[in-house]
Formats: sequence, structure tokens, C-alpha cells
Amino acid sequence: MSDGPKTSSEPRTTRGRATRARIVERAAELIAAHGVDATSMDDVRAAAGASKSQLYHYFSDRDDLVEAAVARRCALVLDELTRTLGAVTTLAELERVLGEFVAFYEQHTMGCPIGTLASAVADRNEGARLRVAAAFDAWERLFADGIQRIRERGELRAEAPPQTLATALLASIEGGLLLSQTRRNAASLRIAVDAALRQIRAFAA
Amino acid sequence: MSDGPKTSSEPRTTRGRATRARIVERAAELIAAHGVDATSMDDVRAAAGASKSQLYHYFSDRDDLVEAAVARRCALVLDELTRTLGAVTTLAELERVLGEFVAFYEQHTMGCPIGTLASAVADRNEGARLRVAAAFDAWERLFADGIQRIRERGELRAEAPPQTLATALLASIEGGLLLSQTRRNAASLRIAVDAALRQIRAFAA
DNA sequence: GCCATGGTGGACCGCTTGGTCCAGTTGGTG
DNA sequence: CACCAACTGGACCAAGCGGTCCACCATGGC
Repeated sequence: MSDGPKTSSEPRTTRGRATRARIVERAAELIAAHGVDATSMDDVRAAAGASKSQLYHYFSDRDDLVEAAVARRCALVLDELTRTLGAVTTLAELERVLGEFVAFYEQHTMGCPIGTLASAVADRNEGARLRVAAAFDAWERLFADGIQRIRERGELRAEAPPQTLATALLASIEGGLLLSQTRRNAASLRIAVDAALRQIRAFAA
Repeated sequence: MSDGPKTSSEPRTTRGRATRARIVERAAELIAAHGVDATSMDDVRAAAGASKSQLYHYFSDRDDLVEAAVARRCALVLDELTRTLGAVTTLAELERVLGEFVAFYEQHTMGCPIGTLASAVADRNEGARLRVAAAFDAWERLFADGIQRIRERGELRAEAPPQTLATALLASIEGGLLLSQTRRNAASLRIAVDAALRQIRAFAA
């Protein structure tokens, strides 16, 4: 489950693990800041204070490093999402969390950390694509589990379908973020999220 | 309204206009097929059967050509969308058109022609970003106008907000396409579009 | 028929890119 | 403490990139 067959070599010493981790960490930061295509191996090398041979010692090629960095970034984002969504058990909490989410993007005009990776990687790096797909799955499950808890609590009727509602909510968020990023105006995101939320509320008991 | 201040020179002869158009056309095709970042000036040059000096005669730099190609691609896509959405006047027609839309993506796994451009260009080419934003606006308006016609026809109640519903529908489509493209499975798109449609149907008279 | 202007061909340039190679250092184990 | 695999540094390379330059061709108004 750790990773694909492409990885050059797994570090065997403490120092090696630290070096590899430093490279992945810096690569993930650079990619998050400037995008996959605008991040070169040499940028990573410099930021990590490593040498060329180290990059190619731990990663078979650029795609391999990108995949690791994408996986790392997804893990970080999912940590944050789990922290805010993992404990949601009421409709009010879900609405509050999503409200804060939208409020954040009203102040920081940017794309979705995961969605941006998705379209940068989808048709070009199969390994990285799978990592992003897994991140979407995990995010969607956080929504689905939360909705299910709300339902079990009795706030939603039994026929409310958590999985479907979660998919629709995630799609609204991703689409809303793309529209808002392109328009440099968070209004679209707010409308999209409100619509998805209304859809859920339609199943209120 | 024609274009920005960056354009090197507008062709003054029939031959010049043909050459410029050929370059833009091929650039738009290559970008649609392989993405903005994977399309080099030399790829365009070869595909258009032109010389380097011609590219830089008609466009000040790569960004300028990308902007023109993006605008061209958006225009083509919008033509098609206008053809299918422009005449929608009933809920059933809207549902049919969207059903065909989803069906298409169930067979051809790919991203949204416009959405893909959006995220490739949003933070890197301001001129192109504005073209994509305008395309989103036009698409959204096609939806809004259609919903309004449906409402005026009496199929939707007076309080149905065409503009808001159009934004939510577009966001659902874009998000659904991104999820489906990443997952290589059109199920997410179908769910997202169904949800948006249900939202509209909720205002049925 | 001349000639200015717009259009064209393609060699050329400096730079960055992903990737290779090998000599040297480090550090855990027998 | 010796050894060997793991690790490191960085010079080096070919290919591809965006972009420049200049000599040459086409054409329509005088």
C-alpha cells in the first residue's frame, strides 16, 4: 500500500529518511504555492537544500516525486478537513463549518488545494491522479459520514441518501471554487454551497 | 473589444488574416488536445505550417497567443452550447439536454473544455483568465435565460431565481466533471447534475 | 514597372529543463 | 576498527524552450 513500483529506493537510515521527507515536504509546498507545472526539480533541490543525485536517489523521475508531493499535500489537507468535519453531528454544525469554509475563500482568492492538483495531474501522471482521487474519496466520505450522523440523530429523514448528498456537496464546492477562482469573486462559491446545503435541508425531518 | 494591448500586429491583408487565423485555430486544437502547458510555440508553428517569425509577427509572446487560442476555443464551445441550450423552453427539454450532456461524458472520459482551461490559466495569464471568465458568464446566462423562459411559461413558480439556479447548476456541472475526470468514472457528474436539476424542479409550479 | 509595406523563412541565441554519472563521505554492523 | 552499503555533492549533458534577427518575397497603389 505504500507506493508504486517506480520509487527508486526507500531510505534505510535515519538521515536518509530525513532527507527524503525534507524533499517531499518542500516539493509539496512549492507545488501548492506555484502549481505542478511551475515547479522544477531544481526548485525543489534548492528549497530542500539537497543535491541532484539525492532527488534521483529517492525518486525515479519527476513524476515519481510529484506523486509523493501530491500525496503529502493531500494528506495535510485531509488532516485539516478531518479536524473540522470529523465531529459534525448536527445540521447547524455542518452549516457553520461550511460557512467558515466559504468565508475563508471570500478573503483568500484561490482554488481548491485538491481540485487544483486534480486538473493539473489528471491526464498526465497516473500515480498522482490516483492519490488525488483517493483524497476526493476521503473528503466525500467525511461528508457522507457527517450527514449520516445527522440523520441518525433524527434531524434528517430516513430516506436522505448520505453518499449521494455528499457527492453533490463536494461537486458544488469544487465547481463553486473553480468559478470563484476564475471570476476572482467568491459569490459563485457561496451560491453553490448554499444550494447544496438547501438540498440536504430538504430532507429535514 | 477586439483584444488587449499586447497584440503585436493585426493582419492587414487577406493572406495575413488567413495565416493568423490558421495559427490560432491550430493552437486552439493543440491546447484542447494536450493542455496549455504541454503545447509549445514550436508545436503550434509546425501544426500551422508557419514560421517562427510569423508567430511573433502576430502575437507579442506566448501568453498572447494562448489568450487568442483560449478565446477561440471558448467561442467554439459556446457556439455548441448556444445551439443546444438556446431554444430550451420547458423543463423536459432542459432535462433532456443535460441528460445528453452527461451521456456524452459517460462515454468520453475527459474534463470540461472550459473548466480545464480555467484552472490551467487562472493564476498565470490574466488575459486568458478573463476570456474564460467571460465564457463562464455566457454559459451561465444561457442557463439563466432558459430557466427564465421555463418560468415564464408557467412551469416554475415566480419565486424561482433563474440566476442563482443557473450558477448552482454550472457549479455542479464543473465540479461533477472534475470529480468524474479524476475518478475516471462519470457517476459523480450524473449525481451532481441530478442534484442541481432536482433543485430547479423544487420550484415546479 | 517601381517601391514601400506587409508578410515569410529559418538560422540562431541564451537559458532552463529533466536526467546521468562518478568520486567522495557517512555510518551502522560484524 | 574495518568494511560495505547507504548516502551525498555537483559537474555535466542533450534536448527543448521562448524569443530575436535579418534577409528575402509578394502585392497593390502610384
